[in-house]
Amino acid sequence: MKKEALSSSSSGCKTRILAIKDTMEILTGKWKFHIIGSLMLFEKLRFMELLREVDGIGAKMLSKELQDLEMNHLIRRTVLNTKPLTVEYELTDCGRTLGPIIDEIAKWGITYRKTLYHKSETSESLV
Amino acid sequence: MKKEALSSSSSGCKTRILAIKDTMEILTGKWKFHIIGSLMLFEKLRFMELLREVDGIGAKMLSKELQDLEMNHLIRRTVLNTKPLTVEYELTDCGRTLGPIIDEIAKWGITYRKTLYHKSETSESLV
DNA sequence: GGTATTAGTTTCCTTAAAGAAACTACTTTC
DNA sequence: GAAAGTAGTTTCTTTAAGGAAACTAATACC
Repeated sequence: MKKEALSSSSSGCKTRILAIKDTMEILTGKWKFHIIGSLMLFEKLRFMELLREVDGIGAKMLSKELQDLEMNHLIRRTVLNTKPLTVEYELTDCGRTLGPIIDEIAKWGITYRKTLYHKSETSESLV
Repeated sequence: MKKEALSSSSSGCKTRILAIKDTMEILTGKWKFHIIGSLMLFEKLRFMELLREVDGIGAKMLSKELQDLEMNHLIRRTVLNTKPLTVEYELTDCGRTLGPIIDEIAKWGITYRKTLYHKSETSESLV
C-alpha cells in the first residue's frame, strides 16, 4: 500500500469546505434559524412581534441579528408610515432559498430523536 | 381584519423548532462540520491525520469536538493494537445520515456566492 | 400632564468558546 | 540514551457571544 500525503486539496473539495464555512458563518449564533423560521411561517413580522415570537430573545440580540441578516440580504426591513411608526421584516428571495436547508435540518432532528428513542441508549443528551 | 394572538404554538411547529434547535446544538461550534466533512471524504482517519486535515484546529479543540461527536453517536473511536498505538475515527451509520444536510449547506453556500457576485453589490461580507 | 406603545440603543456584566504552549506516557528508531 | 512519533491532557489567557435593565425619542390616548 502506497502512502499518499492526504489532504483534501483536490479542486472541488476546497470550494465545498469554503461554501460550508460561508453558510455557517452567515447562520451562526443562537437565534438566526429561529428568526428565519418565524419569517417563513408568518411572511411579515414587526419588531415587537418578533420579540414575542422568538422565545427568549432580548431586544438587543434581536436588533443585532436582524441587522446581520439584512446585511447579508436575507431579510428586508421596511419602515411604515404609521402613527406610532412600525417596522416590517420579511424574507428576501435570497432568504427564502434557505428553505431546503432548514427543512433538512428539521427532518434530521426529528429522525435523530426517534433513533435515540428506539435504541434507548440511556439518553444522555437531548432531554 | 381580525387580530389574532400569533405565536407558532400550532402543534407541528413546536416540534419543528425543537428539532432545529436539537440539530444545531449537536453541530454547534467552529469545527464539527469540517471534521464530519473530512470523515465523509476519507472514511477513516487517525487523530494526527485529522489534526493535519482540519486546517487550523488545535489538539485540545479536536479532542473535545471528537468527544462531543462520539457522545452523540455520530462517530466511532477505535483503538488499534499497533506498535505506537493508533486511534481510528470514522462516521457511524447515524453520522452518515448527516450527508443531505451538509450537501444542502454546501450547495447553498456556492449559489449564494454566485448571486452575490452577479449582483456585485459592493461585496461587504464574504471576502 | 401621565401612561402606553412603537423601535430600538447603551451600558454593564457573565459565561462560553477558542487558542497557544507546555506537559504526560508509551514505543520505536538511531 | 536522545529524538521522534503516537494520542491526547492541563494550564493559562484572550476573545466572542449573550443577557438584564435602563434609557431615548416619537406619537397617541385619556
